[in-house]
Amino acid sequence: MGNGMTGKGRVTIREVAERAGVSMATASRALSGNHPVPAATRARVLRAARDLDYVANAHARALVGGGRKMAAVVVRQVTSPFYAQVAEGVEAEAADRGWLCVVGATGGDPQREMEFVQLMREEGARLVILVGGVVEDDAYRSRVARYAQALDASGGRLVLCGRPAPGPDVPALVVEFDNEAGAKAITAHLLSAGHRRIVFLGALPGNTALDARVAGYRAALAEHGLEDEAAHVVDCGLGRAAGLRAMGELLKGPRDFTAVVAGDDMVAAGALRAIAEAGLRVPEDVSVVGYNDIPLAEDFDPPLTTVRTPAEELGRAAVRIALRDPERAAGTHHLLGTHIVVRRSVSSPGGSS
Amino acid sequence: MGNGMTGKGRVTIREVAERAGVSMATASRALSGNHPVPAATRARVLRAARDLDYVANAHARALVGGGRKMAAVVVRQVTSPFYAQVAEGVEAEAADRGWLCVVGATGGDPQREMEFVQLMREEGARLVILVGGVVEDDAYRSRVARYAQALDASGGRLVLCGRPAPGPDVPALVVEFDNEAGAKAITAHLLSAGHRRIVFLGALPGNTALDARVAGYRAALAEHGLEDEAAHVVDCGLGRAAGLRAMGELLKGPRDFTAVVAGDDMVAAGALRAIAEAGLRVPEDVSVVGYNDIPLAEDFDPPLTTVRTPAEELGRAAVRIALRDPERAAGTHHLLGTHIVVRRSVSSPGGSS
DNA sequence: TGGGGCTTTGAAAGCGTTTTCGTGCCGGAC
DNA sequence: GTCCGGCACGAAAACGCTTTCAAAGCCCCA
Repeated sequence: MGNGMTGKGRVTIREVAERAGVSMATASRALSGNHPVPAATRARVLRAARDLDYVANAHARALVGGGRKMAAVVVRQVTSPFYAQVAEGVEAEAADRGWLCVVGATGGDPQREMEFVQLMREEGARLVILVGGVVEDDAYRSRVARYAQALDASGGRLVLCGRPAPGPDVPALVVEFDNEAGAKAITAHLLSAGHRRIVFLGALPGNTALDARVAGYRAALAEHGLEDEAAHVVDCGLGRAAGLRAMGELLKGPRDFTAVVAGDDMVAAGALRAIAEAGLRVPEDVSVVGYNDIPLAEDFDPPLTTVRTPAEELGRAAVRIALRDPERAAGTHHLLGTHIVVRRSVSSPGGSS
Repeated sequence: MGNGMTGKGRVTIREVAERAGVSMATASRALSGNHPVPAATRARVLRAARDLDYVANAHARALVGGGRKMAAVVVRQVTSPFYAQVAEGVEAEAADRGWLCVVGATGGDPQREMEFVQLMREEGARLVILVGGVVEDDAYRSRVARYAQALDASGGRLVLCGRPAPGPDVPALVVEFDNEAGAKAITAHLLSAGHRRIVFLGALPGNTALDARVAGYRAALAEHGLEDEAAHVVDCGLGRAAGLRAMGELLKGPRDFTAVVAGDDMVAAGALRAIAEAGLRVPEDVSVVGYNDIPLAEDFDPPLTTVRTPAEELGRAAVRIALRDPERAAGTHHLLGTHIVVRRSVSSPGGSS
């Protein structure tokens, strides 16, 4: 494969042009295809480029072309199954359109988030997708408003996935699952199995995604004619460790519930383990449902009944919607549907007790 | 927050310079800090930049500065827990050094891998990290040799994580776990629990990582004085589905084994389920061990005894080593250690049967 | 007072590409 | 035979920044 590498630096279009015996302008036209070029000339240039192993300098290209197609997706951590799937969706949809996609992890630190967004602005990202629940406070609102305006000013676009828009006048797009409907549906599933005393484990006041799920849970209860006092919400936050601990606490007290709706599958994983450690069985003694249907949910013991949120589709939808209408449909809110997947962690309470 | 956004385009350094009453050169010096500038002048420039919400154009900067600090990590898919952790490690270490990190997913398709590497060359990535097992054939070797040489020619560096180097003269770095030692240790763990008939589930001939694990398994057997015929290797490949199917097949035949070493945790997850579906219990009837210790391994039923491969550390090590000595220590091979984490999926075979 | 170094600053030269503008040329219409 | 439209192509400008080069100002000592 006779590579024509001469020295250190990269091969430039000038060298390609010289070898092909044309001017840089013609070489550029032949290579980028932006302007018609006679087939013979074109072939000569392409041949020369291949011989020299020429790769265009994306920086120079972006500099003159006024930016480049690049999307950035920002998640708390890549190792969370849900975030990873969203990121994969964004990546896939971006790749399909020939866009470059970079993903950044913040570890939940607003400082790192700001740094990363700043970096993306420098790099000329035209699409920044912030995914994942956060606590919505004033700092959050002003921060996101700033991002949105800055991006908007330079022709970019901000998308919030599962995050609230800070205000109606902020030029950001919101794409998320219908958390309220999902939680309502899975709670109704429990209710129609006969459960009446159901606890919601893993709320996180201020996190809009979780708040919506709690609202859905309450709505289902209300629709079944239960008083609001029947609701029992444990604010332990997300994560397996939180679920393990909170469920352990709960089981120390009187067992005045027959089912638990977990804030997400990881909380459910913790709850499952806590229940097992207390010598109880799922679903005979307690029914448990999760949220998100992470890939391993069917390997839990027992396989978990949960709400499937097609996370990859969320990522794809985010870029699809953002790129659809360039005419700034600012502040629009898109809700994606979810559905229940029934496995073996729910039974009728009549069976035991 | 009086932002000085005037129109559409981005604010340039020229406008900052004008507002601060200095030349572009001085503004550049003050902003980039590459050259000393009197404190007073510097403050004026910084003030102007802040007022105008100036962000440097990374493309222009990279163009004149001869590239930019950017690393690319290429994995099969981001949603695999192991790859995700490696990517997170790379991202973290890169971020610590002020590098930008791009992650690409190939879905295992060499075509997409090539496209992505090409794109990274255009973008001027100085570090490309290919992670994940592959089947090593001629196409693979020539492909990787090409990447390595191309990157090397333009001052970049190729790192292979858990992949074989295509040859000793190829300017690539290899960083991986000591798969042979890990598999040997976990097999020895089974042997010292009394198991003698152990099957290895999930081999994939040609994949060097798996091949090394199989070698470690055989070595442990040999060290315990077992003939090589005692080895029973099932070539079903990786993934939960493969484990589920292969284990199911195995259980249809005579049960001539008491323990299984899975190629990785996902295979173990499949095996666990297959065993449960056959009405058998782990570890009473069959002991199972995995490989990698993914985050959910302790939530399996039963919690899985496995080999912990600190994946994030692998990612960090890859960039650390690659950046350590610029003087091209080509072809060097770095092995990272692993250790066993004991949970509850192993018991002595004496108990039952 | 003059001159040698040091600091501060600005003008301008690139970096590698795309694109505009202009020139030369050819074929066809008159 | 002349003129005009269109095609092929090259020269040069532009993109936004960093950095070199040189000039100007300053301080200090002889």
